[in-house]
Amino acid sequence: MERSRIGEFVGHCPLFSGLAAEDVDALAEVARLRRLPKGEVVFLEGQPAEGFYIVAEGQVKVFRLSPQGREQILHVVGAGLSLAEAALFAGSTYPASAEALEPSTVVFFPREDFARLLRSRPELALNLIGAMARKLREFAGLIEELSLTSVRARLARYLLSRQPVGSGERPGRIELGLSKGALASRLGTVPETLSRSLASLSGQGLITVDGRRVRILDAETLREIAAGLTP
Amino acid sequence: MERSRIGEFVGHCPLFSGLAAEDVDALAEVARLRRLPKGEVVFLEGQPAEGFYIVAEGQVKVFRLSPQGREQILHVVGAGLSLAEAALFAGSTYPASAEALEPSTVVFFPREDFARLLRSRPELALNLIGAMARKLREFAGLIEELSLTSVRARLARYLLSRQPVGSGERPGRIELGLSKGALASRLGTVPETLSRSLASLSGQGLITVDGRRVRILDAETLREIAAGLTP
DNA sequence: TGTGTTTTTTGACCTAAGTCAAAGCGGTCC
DNA sequence: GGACCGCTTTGACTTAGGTCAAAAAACACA
Repeated sequence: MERSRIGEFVGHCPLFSGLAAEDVDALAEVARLRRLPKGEVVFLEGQPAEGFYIVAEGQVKVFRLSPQGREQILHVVGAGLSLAEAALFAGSTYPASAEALEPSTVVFFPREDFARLLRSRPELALNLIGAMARKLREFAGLIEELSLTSVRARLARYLLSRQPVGSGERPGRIELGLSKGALASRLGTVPETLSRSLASLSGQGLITVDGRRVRILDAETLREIAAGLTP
Repeated sequence: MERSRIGEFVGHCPLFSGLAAEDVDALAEVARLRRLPKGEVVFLEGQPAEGFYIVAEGQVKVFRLSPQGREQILHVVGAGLSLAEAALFAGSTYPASAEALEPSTVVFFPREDFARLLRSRPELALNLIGAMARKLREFAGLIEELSLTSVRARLARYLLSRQPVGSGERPGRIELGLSKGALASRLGTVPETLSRSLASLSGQGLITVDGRRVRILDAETLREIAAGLTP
């Protein structure tokens, strides 16, 4: 029964789309489900990389820690997306740590089995290349943000990026999707500073904040702040 | 004659290692050599990605610009390594700009030809996955550095990373490999700050600086600074 | 060798954002 | 209801590192 659930997940995630049914079955055969309570560690930086994961339900953060214990989130991985797939091909250890942000379910694929399938299914390799290319692009954006833009600008970008597509001109209601603490870490800052930045945008009348719900009142100015044109 | 030179480059770079000779030939057939004087732009962020490059000679920087014109180097690509290979698989435009740091030669591969070969040669796909995985790892490191460590620590890390492997305990002479301005941009800072940081390490007696040549006098303390233990 | 150009350094100054400490605010679990 | 817990906010303070401007050094080349 677990088996069939795995097959269902596997069939739906982008990494495996377009695979032959028999390959999906083969994958499901070797995969293992793992349930994660909130806060559970999936793997730690430096541990031997024995396989990779796909998130079936919930949210998992991938992060690095400074020696002083500050955290930078590299990636928040939601349902259907993969985790640490690159770790299997460069070096033998995980280059970052991962932890569940909320109660989650992940599917684990052992390295060897996956590598074997990869060799026999060019389709899978191309999917993987696409997934990695997207992450590279995302990382390039994150690097630019962290080194070239202010916290206010990063926050503005984040808010704008959370707007549902095609919402037209209607004032956007958005859901942060993350606790404020986690968002701070994602934006490369600390909770205090995020709190002040939200308060400041709110004070300018650009947004209103109610817990994790934010409403964008003035997307135009927000875009200017995001672009770094207006401080 | 140009043709044969291309074949030589192609045969030697990691991305194409292990390919059958006929495939290398096929690649060389569609590739074009391009000579870059110092400062020449290879491509700009946002331009349609029509293909990717391999550096044959010289050094090319891949970077992003802030709206204010500050630059963050994402990657310095040396001979044998590839450039923008990921751009072909996510989105249709280059996600960053590239420019020659010194007089260089690059080999250009049109997107379509490469994609075709990729489909027919699983070996090539695996090489590409490896290359992208390494870049992802490198980016993860850069992100952590930029958001969690000081300029001094980043500089110390950089200096230590430039030490030739297996140089034992002998005081290391190293070559910066980059102009100070470019290094500043790589480290996510400005030339003024880099200059002061070098002066400060030098003032502590940890290194001596002579133009682009640096000698490490106290690798132990430098490692502590790099780790963020000593400010 | 001189002259112009680029790169690097130095100095003075300023501010974004981090730290530390203390409240405030929901929840929830007896 | 109240005491405890984890978040979030606020306040006061500090500082790394950016900006601007100018001098100095290194380099290019006629």
